[in-house]
Amino acid sequence: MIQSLRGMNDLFDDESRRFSFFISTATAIAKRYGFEYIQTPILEETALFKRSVGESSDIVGKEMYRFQDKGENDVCMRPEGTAGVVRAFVQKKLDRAGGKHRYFYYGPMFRYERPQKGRLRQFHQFGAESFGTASVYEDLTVLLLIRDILSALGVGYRLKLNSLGCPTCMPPYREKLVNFVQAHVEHVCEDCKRRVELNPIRVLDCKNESCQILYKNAPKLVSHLCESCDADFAKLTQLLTQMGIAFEIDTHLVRGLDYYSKTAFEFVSDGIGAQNAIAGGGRYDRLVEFLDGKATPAVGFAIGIERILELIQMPQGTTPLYYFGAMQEEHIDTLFMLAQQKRQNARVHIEYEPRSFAKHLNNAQKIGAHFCMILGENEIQSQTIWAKNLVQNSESTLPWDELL
RNA sequence: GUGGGUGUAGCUCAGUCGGUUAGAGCAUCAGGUUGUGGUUCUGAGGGUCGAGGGUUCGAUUCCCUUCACCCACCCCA
Repeated sequence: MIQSLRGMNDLFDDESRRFSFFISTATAIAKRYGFEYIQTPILEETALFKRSVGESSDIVGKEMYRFQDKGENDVCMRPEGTAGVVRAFVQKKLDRAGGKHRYFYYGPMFRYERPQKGRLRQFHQFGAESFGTASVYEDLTVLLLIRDILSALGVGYRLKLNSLGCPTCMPPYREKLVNFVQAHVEHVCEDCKRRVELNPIRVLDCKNESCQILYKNAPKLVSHLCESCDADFAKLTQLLTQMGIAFEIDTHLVRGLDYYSKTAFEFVSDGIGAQNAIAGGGRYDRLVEFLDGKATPAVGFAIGIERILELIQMPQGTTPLYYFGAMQEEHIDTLFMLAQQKRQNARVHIEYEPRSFAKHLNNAQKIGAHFCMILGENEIQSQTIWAKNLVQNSESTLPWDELL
């Protein structure tokens, strides 16, 4: 038997229903916020992710599906969505065109990792990117958009917020942090020793308890922000407070991708395992430049669809299902024609085999039909069909032309 | 990449201290029921006991290897 690849799942039944419900809900809300759908390729040149996500990240370092295509191009299956959208934005020269551009996307992403709860090799993200707006009101808008989506789905969350600073304040801070860790290097775990060399900021979200106790006294980025970053962060938190949106400042919140600056956030949920981030994002004012575009401020986010699938509260009402059955072989044709008409305005199941009256009722009930429609000798004589509402336990006989 | 756990019917799981033909519940199908369903009764189908190798007269059971899934680390949505 051929099986699906490790970490690559099929979506069926309840899961696929939840998936479509998520997409239609998120799409409708994103449009209300002025975002338009964008579709970018799954395969991109490897250099795109090296320059955007960053070589210091594990995603680029060891998790990409990377290969050479038949034209000997070094290509990757996208590990995340932002890089492709920014590439498209620059390629279309929208950076030159100026103005504001807002796009949302959804689709599969690929990371070669060891699967666990909430982590797959092929997973799906819904994301949105806003270009051309430096205002913190846009950061706020993005947060509100996520909040609206999650609450429309009935998904509970906690919002964690941090500021990662900008090219003015981040490098000096990083230096201070490195000095701090190196001063205590004999007390930190092996992973942190490695991180200090590769990507020092990442030590802050180390899960090792003894490291965390130590880092309580580490210099905080929020208290080393430059004037502009500090003012923006203060304004954003003030706006959130004003709007009654609960958040916690997490000075140890670090985004895994190199391109973030200033506002960084994560929506987390309890009870879905160790991988508890259901949405993450922030501002990336420098990324367009990194990808050869004209400097353009931008802010965006991505939601991990699989991670919230089981948290979604599905709406109760379903469109009623009609079961159609005939009692004699020679009436199947007539039954089929009648039932097919009903497909204009209802969900219809047609039974192709003749069955006894009781058997049809039984079958209808088993497949969860609301209505059982049976065609027997009596009905053929009078050009009607017998109809029973299985929920209300009422029945009637309908002329064929009143079926719709 | 590292560590731990689990693989027996479509699903949830028993079981075999190594022994003939591997079980249950649910689900499916047929019948009891030739015009009134849900509850009920009877019966049937469905398994290379994850795969490969070893030990043995004999392995689903013991040993080795491998694969898959789950959970955690790493990392991240």
